Amino acid sequence: MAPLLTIGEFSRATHLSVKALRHYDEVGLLSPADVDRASGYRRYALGQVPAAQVIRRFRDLDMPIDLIREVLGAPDRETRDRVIVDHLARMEAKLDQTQATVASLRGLLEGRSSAPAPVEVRNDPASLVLCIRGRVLWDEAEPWLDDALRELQGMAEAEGLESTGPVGALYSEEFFEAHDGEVVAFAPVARMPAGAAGLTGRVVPTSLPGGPVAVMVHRGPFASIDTTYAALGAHVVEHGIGGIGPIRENYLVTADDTDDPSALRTEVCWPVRG
Amino acid sequence: MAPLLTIGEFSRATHLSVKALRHYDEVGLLSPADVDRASGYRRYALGQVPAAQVIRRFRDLDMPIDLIREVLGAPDRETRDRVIVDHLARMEAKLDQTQATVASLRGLLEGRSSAPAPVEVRNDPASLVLCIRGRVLWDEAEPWLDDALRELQGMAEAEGLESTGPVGALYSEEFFEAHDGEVVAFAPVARMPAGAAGLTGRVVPTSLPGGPVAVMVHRGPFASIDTTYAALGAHVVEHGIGGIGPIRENYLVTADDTDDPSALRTEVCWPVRG
DNA sequence: TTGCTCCTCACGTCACGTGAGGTGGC
DNA sequence: TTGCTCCTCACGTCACGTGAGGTGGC
Repeated sequence: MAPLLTIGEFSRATHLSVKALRHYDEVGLLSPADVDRASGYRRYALGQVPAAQVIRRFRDLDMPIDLIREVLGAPDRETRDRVIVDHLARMEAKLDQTQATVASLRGLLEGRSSAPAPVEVRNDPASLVLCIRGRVLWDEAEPWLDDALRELQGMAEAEGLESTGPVGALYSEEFFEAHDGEVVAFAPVARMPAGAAGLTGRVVPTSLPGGPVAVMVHRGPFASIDTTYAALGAHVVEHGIGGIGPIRENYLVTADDTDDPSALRTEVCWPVRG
Repeated sequence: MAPLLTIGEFSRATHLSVKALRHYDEVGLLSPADVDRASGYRRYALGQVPAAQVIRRFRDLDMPIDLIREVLGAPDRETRDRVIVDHLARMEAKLDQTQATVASLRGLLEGRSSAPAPVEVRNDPASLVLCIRGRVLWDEAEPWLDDALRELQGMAEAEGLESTGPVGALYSEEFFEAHDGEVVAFAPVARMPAGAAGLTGRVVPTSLPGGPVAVMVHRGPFASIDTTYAALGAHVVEHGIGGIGPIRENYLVTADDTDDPSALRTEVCWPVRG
């Protein structure tokens, strides 16, 4: 008969703490092979060691317990691998973002903060665009936007629609405040498409309203764009000209255009009162 | 007079949620410039925007609020920069570790799990070593060990002590279970140093006890060493030969010897009953 | 007056960690 | 019999998020 391990032995074999093991039992993630009726002593089977290893590995990567449960309980290998690959993709995206933030902080520490960019107030005209709307989580905004802009540009090209300006996006206040809200990716075009037949479900032609905006150009990667928002927001408040409506970003120089992050240019347009 | 912002305006300017701002007020991290006596309304000054930016940046990097408070309240620039640089170093170490774990998981997914290494039981003799003891946190073990081993090797060389085997470390059970416990880094030497005068405070000569151990060689990076621990632990339990005492790792092939992570070799020695 | 914004509790979340107080097994 | 290991509550931690229920300002 295969020997059963006490919780302490199992803890030593798997490098999971006793407290964590009891927690995994309680939430039904990893229950001992046997529990003594009288004493309540947990007994683990040797065969449970690999599952415990998997749990530890994924917890090291901050995978939530619910997701790990899905992985362990997946009906087939494909389902399981999809859950894992999704999580790894999220992890890697977060790694990239963290590295960018670290780099930008190192920059701040070395005193490379340049003079603030100037603020311009102008009156933007309304414009025809192809757009994709979506409710987007803050953390998933970059990949969502990349996808959407690529799709829009492909569609404009396929329809033979001439571009009339840089692609961009509108961000609702809800998106900034609750980190979960509507985002509209758009590509300005010279005319409406001939028929709606060629457009896929989520691409719609529309007209974006114009109006007065305060504009500041952000130079560099997105990781540091909050400084531009802060400077622009301060300017708007200071002059008492705050308006309403979504904030617009125009992507003047994108990662498609250059490999040098410091060459990136994003126009941030903050609606103001006329 | 500089205008004061409501919490909503300040939230929009800084991209910090209203709930987060109230929380920062409560814990004294960022208090509004003014609070209306009657209504309790919080009013923030424009000049508080940069501090809020700093807070958001560091929270994005998971810096705990207590540390951020230290940064904001540092008496001078050096103190402040030291706190920040320390945290960035921890972040970067964690990034490296996460990347290694991701890579090892990708490996597992691609089915590159090789046949398990064989377990050997042998009787190790006692040995003379130079060692450094320390109470070490799990997450800080790798840099601590790197430092300690480098110091030991430098010391052995300076004292003209011939090496008699690979460097290694002993890990207490407490270290594995509570993720915070004693670790002893050591370098085997042919003889004791002539006088203790040349040794710095934390390096001490000692004799490590020998005895029967079950041994398995781990091939590859440390990120996946838990699989070796699991296999070795299972073997020991299965044969009912579990002994007591610290687990010993001997670093046969280290990152100093090769640039290929898959060429790394670590001997894991698990004490057993004679 | 109508919304909108703001307020304060109080409680929930997530994955455990920290004791207290007590019992079982060799 | 003595330690050691194990048990179950109950509560704490961290950084907020989620309502409920109510009030202030334009």
